[in-house]
Amino acid sequence: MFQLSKKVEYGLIALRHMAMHPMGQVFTAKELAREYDVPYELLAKVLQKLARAGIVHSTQGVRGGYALGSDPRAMTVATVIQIIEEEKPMIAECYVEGPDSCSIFDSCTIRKPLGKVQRDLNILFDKMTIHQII
Amino acid sequence: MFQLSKKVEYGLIALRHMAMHPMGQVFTAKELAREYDVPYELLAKVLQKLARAGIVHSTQGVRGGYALGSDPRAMTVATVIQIIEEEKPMIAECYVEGPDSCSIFDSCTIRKPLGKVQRDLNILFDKMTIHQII
DNA sequence: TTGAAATCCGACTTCAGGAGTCCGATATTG
DNA sequence: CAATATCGGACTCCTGAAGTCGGATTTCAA
Ligand code: SF4
Ligand code: SF4
Repeated sequence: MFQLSKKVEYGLIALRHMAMHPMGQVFTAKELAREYDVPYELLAKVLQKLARAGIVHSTQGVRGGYALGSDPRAMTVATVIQIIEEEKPMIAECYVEGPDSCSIFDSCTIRKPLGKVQRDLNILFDKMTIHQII
Repeated sequence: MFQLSKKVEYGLIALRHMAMHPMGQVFTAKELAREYDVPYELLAKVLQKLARAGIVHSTQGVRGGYALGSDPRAMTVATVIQIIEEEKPMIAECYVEGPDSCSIFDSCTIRKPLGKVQRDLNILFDKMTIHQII
């Protein structure tokens, strides 16, 4: 409960790895996977999503791989999660799926109070950058 | 992802309901379930756990039910979660299940940095009480 | 004393989503 | 052309959340 997914963890590890090396250096998914004992196919997918979002740059073919696409200091954990999970970390189902998703939406008395927790949570993830986890 | 479970939500709703009435007043699981359109059996289990932990008081038999067992101002969301889920809200698997639970524990480079997030998360849930969600 | 009303407890089913795998297509270099 | 990389989708496997069921126990009141 309340754990972030393996995909996110793998993504953060990979990003951190790139951030520790000179900007622009290229790493293949395979070598990253071997380095950290992470399943290759899974990590590859994560990197593909990050590439589509533009925070890493990908080059195909021989001598290809992934390189950091932007400044690690401006790269927040919140954005990384949102890209990989395709949604922000939300504390309640109805916040992301809408009123119809929860059967007790109308009679729920904690939805509004939880908004404050959600807000603090956003701040928490927004203020942490990739650079900070080095 | 990152949503708190229905059990926790139901528990919070029930506790809030009791906290809004004079201390010591008794409510049956059935009437609470009807009031908020929550599955009776599920809510009952949650209340039983809360009772075993002592934060609500239960009386069996006719005219029985549940009553608040302690001050809502001293009752934090963190404790409620811990009682219902039988564990604190942890951001990483290895934090709750130990080193052997994660196959990449040894090569993981984000475990320590995530500790700071975990700490902030604890504070977040610790400082919110049942009384505050009224 | 008996029955209704309530908690109590465990086992069970159902289902969605996370984790991981596989295969074929595409692009790039030498 | 061949080797090496990303790309993208479909697929399986399995855990855990959510909900259900049946029966035992306790208590009160008629
Ligand atoms: S409505 Fe209340 S219970 Fe349903 S998801 Fe939103 S917060 Fe949770
Ligand atoms: S070791 Fe790293 S990856 Fe494995 S659970 Fe702990 S934090 Fe997540």
